[in-house]
Amino acid sequence: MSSGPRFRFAPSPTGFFHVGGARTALYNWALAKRLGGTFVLRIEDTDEARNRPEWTEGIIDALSWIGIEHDDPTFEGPYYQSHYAQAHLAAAHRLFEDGAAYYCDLTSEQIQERAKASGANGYDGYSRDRGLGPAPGRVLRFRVPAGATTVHDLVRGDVVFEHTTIEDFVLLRGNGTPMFLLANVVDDIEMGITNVVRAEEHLPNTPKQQLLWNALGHEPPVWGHVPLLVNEQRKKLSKRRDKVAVEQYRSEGYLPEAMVNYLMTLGWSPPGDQEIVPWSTIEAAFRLEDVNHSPAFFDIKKLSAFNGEYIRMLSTDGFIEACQPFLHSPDVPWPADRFDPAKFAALAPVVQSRAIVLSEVPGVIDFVFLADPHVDRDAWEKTISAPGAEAVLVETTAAYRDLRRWDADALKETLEAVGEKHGLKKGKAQAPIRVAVTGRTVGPPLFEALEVLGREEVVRRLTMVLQA
RNA sequence: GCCCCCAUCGUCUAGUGGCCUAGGACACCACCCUUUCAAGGUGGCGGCACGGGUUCGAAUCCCGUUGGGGGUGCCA
Repeated sequence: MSSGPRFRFAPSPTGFFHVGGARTALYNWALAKRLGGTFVLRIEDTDEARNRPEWTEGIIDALSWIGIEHDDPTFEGPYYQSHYAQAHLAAAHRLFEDGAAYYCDLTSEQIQERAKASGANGYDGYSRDRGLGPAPGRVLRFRVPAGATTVHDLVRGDVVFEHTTIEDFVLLRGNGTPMFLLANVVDDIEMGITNVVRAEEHLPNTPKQQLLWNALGHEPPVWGHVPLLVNEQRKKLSKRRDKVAVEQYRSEGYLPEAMVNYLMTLGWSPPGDQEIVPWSTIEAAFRLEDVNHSPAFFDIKKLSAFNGEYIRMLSTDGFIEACQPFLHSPDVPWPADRFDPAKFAALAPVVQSRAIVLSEVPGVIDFVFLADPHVDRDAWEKTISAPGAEAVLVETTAAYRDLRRWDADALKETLEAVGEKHGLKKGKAQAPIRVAVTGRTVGPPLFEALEVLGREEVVRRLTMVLQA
């Protein structure tokens, strides 16, 4: 075990990786790196997860996508709670032996009835002094002592919990299996965890855990409860209602650097007046003490703006590289054998300057690789019925057929000359050509596209549309 | 019900008692540029939840109110 602080990140596998989890992971990672510590990945061990190893793989894969690398020397894990199952039971036994915990045979129904009758909240400590031993059906409860617990939280400061508000909570179920709370603490102790950075929802459980740490003879870790990520209704992000899967953003063509940078501006802001900053800056500056206390809205619009900026920061080659998965996916609109990397490369700069997410790229340049792009009927009627449009189309087609130099400048001059003859402004003049060749009224700069398509194909499409 | 947390433009934030007539970013609007659509440039709209204190001075400290969220299981 290496020296230095050990940060625990404990996602529960649910088939996808939550953006909120991603941010918490990033916080842990930044701190572990900056403080020369270790990032310990402990996967929550649920029945469902045990039967689906791919869920765990998914988490590791998503972590690696956001730059938290499994083979980094500061990365340790993944661990499962079940690796420590014996330790959970041993700890529970010790607590019982020490008198810090006791058995109780009340069912939840009985507890509810008692609470109702007395008007108190929850469990009233009925079995505290009944001297019950372990037996099937009996739960082991922690004997919460008198007094109060202060949680020292790096994000929030000191939070005091009166013990009168904490009931004697269950450590072992009636069937003898340990509860999450106990397993959690025992695992952290076994793994030598010194720092726990997690979402704020865990704050109310923290005094219980701290009590357990102490009862087990250890100093509790340094806590940091970070604010929740919420939706526009200000509710905790949920799988049902909200788009929360990191994997989904990845497959839509968000760049990991943009995602990471955006996530880090939620609840925290980099020093200086720039919020678009490289990870190295973040890692060097991130402190839990500077994290906000209030929940933050995960705004896809702003994420998209970040992504656009990151796309524009790429070199042309880098952009082409990043587009590859989207150009060769099975969902691509053109027949695979018609794709031409050279043509894509030629158009890449004009595509790069306007892309928000990479998944939109195929739809922007599909007409280049389609045998016959679908021409929207309404758009065509509207465009060609404009005054002078048909004449421009006919004359431009003729001019393009014999054009000496086939390049964007010449194509532009030619069309504009024809347009001017018919009293059309630049934008108006190119509309019929654009629709005839690309099938749409909007798209990448026209003349660059025509140049890439080539004379033969352009003239073919123009002629075809004229005949229809 | 009980416990805990939170409160600056629509959103994310800067702000740690005077530098605040509250700064930036996203979104929105206008204009410029322009080859459609973007990108880029310039400008605009817009906020300290409310009420009491403390102080020469409060977005900043204290108390309360209101509002929001989270937790409270033999779930994790």
